[in-house]
Amino acid sequence: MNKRIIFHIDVNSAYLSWEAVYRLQHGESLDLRDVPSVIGGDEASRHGIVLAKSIPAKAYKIQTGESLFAVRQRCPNLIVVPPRYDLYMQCHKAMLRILEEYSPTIQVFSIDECFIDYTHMDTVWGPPLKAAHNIKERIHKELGFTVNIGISSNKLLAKIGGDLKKPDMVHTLFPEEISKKMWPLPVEDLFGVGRATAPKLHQMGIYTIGQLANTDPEFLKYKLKSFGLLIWNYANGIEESNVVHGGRPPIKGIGNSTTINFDVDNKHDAHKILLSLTEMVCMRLRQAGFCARLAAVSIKTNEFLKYSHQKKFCTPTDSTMAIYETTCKLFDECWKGQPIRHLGVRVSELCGNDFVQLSLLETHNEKKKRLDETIDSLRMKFGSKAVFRSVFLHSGMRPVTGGVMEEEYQMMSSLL
DNA sequence: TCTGGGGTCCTAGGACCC
DNA sequence: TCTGGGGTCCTAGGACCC
Repeated sequence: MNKRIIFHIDVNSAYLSWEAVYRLQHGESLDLRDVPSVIGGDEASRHGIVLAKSIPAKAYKIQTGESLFAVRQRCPNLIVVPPRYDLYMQCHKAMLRILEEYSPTIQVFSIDECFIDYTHMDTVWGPPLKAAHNIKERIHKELGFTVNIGISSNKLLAKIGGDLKKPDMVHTLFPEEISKKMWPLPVEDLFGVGRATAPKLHQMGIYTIGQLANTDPEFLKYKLKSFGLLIWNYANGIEESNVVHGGRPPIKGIGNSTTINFDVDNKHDAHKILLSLTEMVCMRLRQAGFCARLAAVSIKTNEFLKYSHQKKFCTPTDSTMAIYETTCKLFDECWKGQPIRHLGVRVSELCGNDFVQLSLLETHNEKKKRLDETIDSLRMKFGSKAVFRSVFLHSGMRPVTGGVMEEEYQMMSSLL
């Protein structure tokens, strides 16, 4: 079997770097990357968490996901900048255009991470290390931000290798380097070992990736089921998946959720939020050309208690009103009356929507479908506020709610 | 903890059927 | 019925990732 050469490219402090570059290009003299700074949500509407941090901010032990309130206690001079997802998408695309020159096989892993399959590409761009440095320098020079690149024979090792030391570095982590470079790392640095698994491993006396790698896999299987075997394989650098060009595996579900800027304490308001979320979910569903067989509603209370409820449709649908009726029913069935902080709507078990169209000879449904289509196209062209349901008039609520996109509907198809 | 939003995958338990 | 075993489907919840 041929040895593969895989690169993992990861933008350093992506959101923050991109914002910093944008500001420098627009005449600002301060580089956000040189001072304690973060990209953070809006605290007034209860979205106040850290989304990205500068390296100087890391000195204050600022963690992604932490509340802005908490980090300001430790770092009063912290600069907090709101997120701008349209800018991030532009930077992402600009980086992709450079990467495309180096390999035909690029897997987009997230907005700031890609894998590329460099196997056999050395005939064009030279040895892997040279090519990686070349890519890194070109991105820096042409786009203004830095990346880390990890090189190995599979995706897992390339990714862990790329994280070894940041920023602006190229690392290799080939199988023969595992014991020296990867095994000394804390076990929580392993892909797949998160907040819940790390303490469990610690309890078994496992603190490093090397200790995990040298634990009896049968013991791990007994303790952690199939997941135990998975992370044992990872700790030994065993991972075989291919770099899939274009990135994403087929989409499994579509959902939107929101933290509401006040605690909802009545069904009426809750239904309105659900409608606004359902509008976004269904629009995305239709854009993607799917119908859904399953809908789910999730609730987070003001005490951070979470629960959810789901139900199947008799026939798959992409109709906003049909799905909205179901989400209301789901909500009514499961809400226990506590004040609500966060609501979510999600559809899954997707199937193509073309055969459903044929079966919809009923004029009532045909009309609903036309209405959905018309509203979609108006909103795509003129933004979410072009058409909205009258219940939202003077309600203080957004008629369409979907995480990061807000007005940027044009962006949506490019994200999918 | 003054704690976001978008996803995927896995597991456990109950219902139901043979 | 003081009742077996196995398969499948469904639901809820938890864990992980960025």
